[in-house]
Amino acid sequence: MTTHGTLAEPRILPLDNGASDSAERVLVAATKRFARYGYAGTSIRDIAADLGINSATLYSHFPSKSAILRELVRIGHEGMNQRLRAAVASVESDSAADKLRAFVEEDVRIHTDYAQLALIINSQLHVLSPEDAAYAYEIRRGLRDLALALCKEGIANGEFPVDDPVFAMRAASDMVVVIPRWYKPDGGDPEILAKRYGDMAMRLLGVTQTP
Amino acid sequence: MTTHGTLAEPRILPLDNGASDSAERVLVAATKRFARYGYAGTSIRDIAADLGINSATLYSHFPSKSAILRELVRIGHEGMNQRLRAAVASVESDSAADKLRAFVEEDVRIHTDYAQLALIINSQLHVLSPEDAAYAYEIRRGLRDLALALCKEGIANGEFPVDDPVFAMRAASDMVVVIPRWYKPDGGDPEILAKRYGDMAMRLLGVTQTP
Amino acid sequence: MTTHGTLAEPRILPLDNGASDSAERVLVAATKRFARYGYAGTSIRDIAADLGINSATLYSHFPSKSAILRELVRIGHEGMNQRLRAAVASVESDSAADKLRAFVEEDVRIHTDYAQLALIINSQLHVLSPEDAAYAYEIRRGLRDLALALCKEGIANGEFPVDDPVFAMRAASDMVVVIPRWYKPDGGDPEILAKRYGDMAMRLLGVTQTP
Amino acid sequence: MTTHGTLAEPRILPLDNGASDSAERVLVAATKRFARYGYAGTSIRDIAADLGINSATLYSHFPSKSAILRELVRIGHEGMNQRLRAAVASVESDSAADKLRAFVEEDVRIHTDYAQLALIINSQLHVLSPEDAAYAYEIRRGLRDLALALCKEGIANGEFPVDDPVFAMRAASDMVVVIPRWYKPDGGDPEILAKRYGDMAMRLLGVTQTP
DNA sequence: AATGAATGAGCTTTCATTCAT
DNA sequence: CATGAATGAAAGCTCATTCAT
Repeated sequence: MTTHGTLAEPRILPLDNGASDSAERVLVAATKRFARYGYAGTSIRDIAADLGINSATLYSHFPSKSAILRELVRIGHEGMNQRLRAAVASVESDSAADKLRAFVEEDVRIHTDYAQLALIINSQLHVLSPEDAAYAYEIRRGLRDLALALCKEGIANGEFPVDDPVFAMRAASDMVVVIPRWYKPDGGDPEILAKRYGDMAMRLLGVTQTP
Repeated sequence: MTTHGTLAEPRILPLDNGASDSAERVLVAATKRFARYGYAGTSIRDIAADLGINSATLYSHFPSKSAILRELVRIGHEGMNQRLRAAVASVESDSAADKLRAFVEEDVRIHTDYAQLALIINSQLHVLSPEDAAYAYEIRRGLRDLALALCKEGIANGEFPVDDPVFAMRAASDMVVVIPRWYKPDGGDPEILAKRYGDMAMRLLGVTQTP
Repeated sequence: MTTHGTLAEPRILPLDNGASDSAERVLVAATKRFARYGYAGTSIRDIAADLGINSATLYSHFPSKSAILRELVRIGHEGMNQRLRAAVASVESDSAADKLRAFVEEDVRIHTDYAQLALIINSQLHVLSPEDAAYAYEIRRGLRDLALALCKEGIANGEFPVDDPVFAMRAASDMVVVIPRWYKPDGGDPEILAKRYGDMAMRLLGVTQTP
Repeated sequence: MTTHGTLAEPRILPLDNGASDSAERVLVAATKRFARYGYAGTSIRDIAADLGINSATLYSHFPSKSAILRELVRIGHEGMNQRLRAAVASVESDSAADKLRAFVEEDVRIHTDYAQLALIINSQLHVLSPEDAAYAYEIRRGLRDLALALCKEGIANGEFPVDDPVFAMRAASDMVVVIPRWYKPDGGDPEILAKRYGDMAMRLLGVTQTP
């Protein structure tokens, strides 16, 4: 594990990804390239050049180009899964709205903390074989189910007085997904961003807010 | 110009794109591939194979692979620009909220009518040279300015009683952009979708709706 | 037969080449390209573009690209053969030196009058099949034999008091062959050039000149 | 640097060209092909096939096809420049005629020692970009200036009693340039050839020879 | 004659990957 | 671990040529 979070460079990957020092450097370089140019638009030599090493050396750390993407997809989804579930679990209130707000706010943090990784796992899954992508789709389904359950809960509670709260929930998720396209790490406090997206999610769901 | 809109195949490109019959077939095939696999993930031979022609034949219709993308970007942005401006212009009311709603609703239609094209012009601009992309960015800036002006208008009118309507406006646009990722042509009336997104945009902006 | 020798453009091909108007235009355009870029460095589309016509149209006049070269080689060698033999035949004197001088002088005129054609037939024969090139090699052998015979004659006469007149004869021919590389049509009277090369050939052969 | 000059194969390139073993093998193969068929008439696969390697492997040694030609042009001109200047410099006599004779004789050796390379650098410069060719043209201009200066010197000395010694000097150079077209490595002692061309150059310049 | 469109073969170059060193 | 060299496959593109119009 390398020393992260030096002030010089914003964090690119979650800290606890289990990769060795060198492997992690590869993952970081790959993340930047894949996010900007896509998997197909990135060559193994591009990544190596960014690292100042020979492209053959990458094969000391990963068995193939797709294995790098696979690992990024794993890290990204694992982190996302843990963080979103933890965020919901940590809500003490019984209100479904509060839990959904926590869900959305954490989702925003995920998409700002690891914007490039989020971009990749949201747009490059088609490159993986069905088996390799299955893991990611499973996590996504699980998270959708979690959100859905919260929605149902709020509907039963009468917390979401809108036509179709499930629909609104998807829109709330969708608008978060686009954040990495315009977010700049030095463009303001991510916490404020999270709060605002939480507010907006509530408005989408028709929750009257009492600040 | 070929006969479009046969029942067998949903429309992929706007009708009045100015391409010849053969060139349009190329554009349609390219749209499907680029949307699914990205520009870099699509080979000239893939497109040709989809059309059942020799890859060299593509060069009778377009001078290069990037020229195909360039043309799609042009068609997409031109259509988007015209439709969004026309939609706003056709609103008779003086309410900024009504105009923004019309903007969002038309944006939804654009993203459902030409979901694949929208996907491309939203995610593959980085492939174009700065000069070639400039055209697209200019249109985008113009549309952002239009939406911004409407926002300002509504703020002055007191129509948008939320913390940061400009921020909310972006979120409303963002959630529309994601539609092509999940939208299925036969998955329900696009008009209802447009209406719902219009409603949601209003909620994001804090507009009290009187159905 | 087209109208040649307009002041606007220097003559590129001998007048009596037997080609139709259109075919000749093709030959002229091909001569310029082949001379500058070589046969392999010239595409059929290059020639067509120079003529402002479609490349397919060339096939109305010539069955193939190599047929164009073949025809140029034929025209060039036929002209060269006739002119050199006529030049020698027209010498009234019995002196071998006079005849060789006439040979060289005419050779210079050939290489200035049709510099580009000369360049081609001197450097692109390797492209032709052995059978197609045979014609050219035969003419060349015939001319070499003619020069050789004159050499022998002069040797017998004691006109060429140098170590190896045959050797000198080749050098005299060789230096003429290079003329098209630097000759400019407007760079002085070709007749003077011919005279000078005649003089130089005589010096190479050790002929004392009495002006 | 590989072991050169095995008896099996005549030398193709100057020994001290600075290329690695493999790179030199590529250069040698390219020299043979370019000399025979021209740059445009040679494919990268031809060269690779001659070497019994995959065409992609060439790109481990040279970044492009044109880089190979560029390198040959560099090697050829550098060698030519050094040898001709050294030859002139080594003449002890003060006679311009002696120096010019040395120049021509060395030029002959260059064109026999490295006939194929000479052929290339004399006929394929047009393929290079103007910037890449500039280096070659500069050396050529320098050598022309050197020969010109010697000519002027001899004219002042009264050593060259002919109409136009500068003109004769060019003819002497020209006839050397053609040698590679007919020269065969096993066709006689190159030293005798050099001597003969030296003699002929003197005759062209009107220098009375005292054997 | 002339053309645009078509094609199979070929071009230079890049790709991911392997392997001896 | 790291590298330079090697490779088969594939990339974008051009080629000479054909053919229906």
